[in-house]
Amino acid sequence: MDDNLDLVCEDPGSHSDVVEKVRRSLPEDDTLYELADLFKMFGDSTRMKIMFVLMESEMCVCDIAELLGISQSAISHQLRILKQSKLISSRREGKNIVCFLADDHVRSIIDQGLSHVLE
Amino acid sequence: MDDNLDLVCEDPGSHSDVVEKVRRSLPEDDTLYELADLFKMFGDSTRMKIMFVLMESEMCVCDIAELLGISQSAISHQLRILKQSKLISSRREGKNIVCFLADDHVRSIIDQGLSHVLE
DNA sequence: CTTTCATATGAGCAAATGTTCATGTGTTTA
DNA sequence: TAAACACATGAACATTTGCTCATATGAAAG
Repeated sequence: MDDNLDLVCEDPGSHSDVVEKVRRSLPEDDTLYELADLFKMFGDSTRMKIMFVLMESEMCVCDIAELLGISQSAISHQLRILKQSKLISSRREGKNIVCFLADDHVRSIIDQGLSHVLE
Repeated sequence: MDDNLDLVCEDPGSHSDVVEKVRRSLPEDDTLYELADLFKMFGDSTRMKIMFVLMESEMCVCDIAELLGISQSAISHQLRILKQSKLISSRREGKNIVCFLADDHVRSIIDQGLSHVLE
């Protein structure tokens, strides 16, 4: 018989110990959601391009749009999202809004991704 | 007057030089899409949880589902996606399919994300 | 060989996402 | 002050995404 309360896979043995141990090692749910939300920012090619551009130089919205060949509106929507995630900041400079990376983690995260993609 | 061919923002000066320089520094489009697709894998909390679990220990599908309290079907669908992205591999072991991280970059990418999230 | 357990998979659906289009806000310049 | 420019934003729409439900596959145990 099998009176294992924490019945897993019908397996008679070792599994549940490991499962319990791993369960306790997991981060808080909040942390997991925050993490996923963070990576979501890097998971869209438009946002990715914006961040790549800003890794090279701060730049106004209009230049970003022109450089990437994406509509000003689309860029602006994405910038809003990136700002909400604290990845990008901006300042006004005359008529322009100059955007720049707000966090050095952006660079290290993208670099880690690149080293995976480039074999 | 303004005979700047690469007219940007109506700006009379320095912008376009920088824009051109940055444009040349951008990765290939293919690379950008691959990168975004990679990060997309980390941008869902279910997949995030799966990877966290597998960072601690390899584990069969059924245990992962049980541990996370997510349906076997949902886990299985996500595992398929993660395998396509070469982030996870698996081997058969009797009745079970044991899953494990296929790439050490997973750890470093998640760690970079964590250090952002945890201030 | 039939059943059972572990996993995979397709269809269907609801929610989230990203774009465009039209228009609003704010700043500079004529 | 009016026009022009830079940017933001809301609504509408098409796509993508992730889940559930039902069912298929495949190994193992009886």
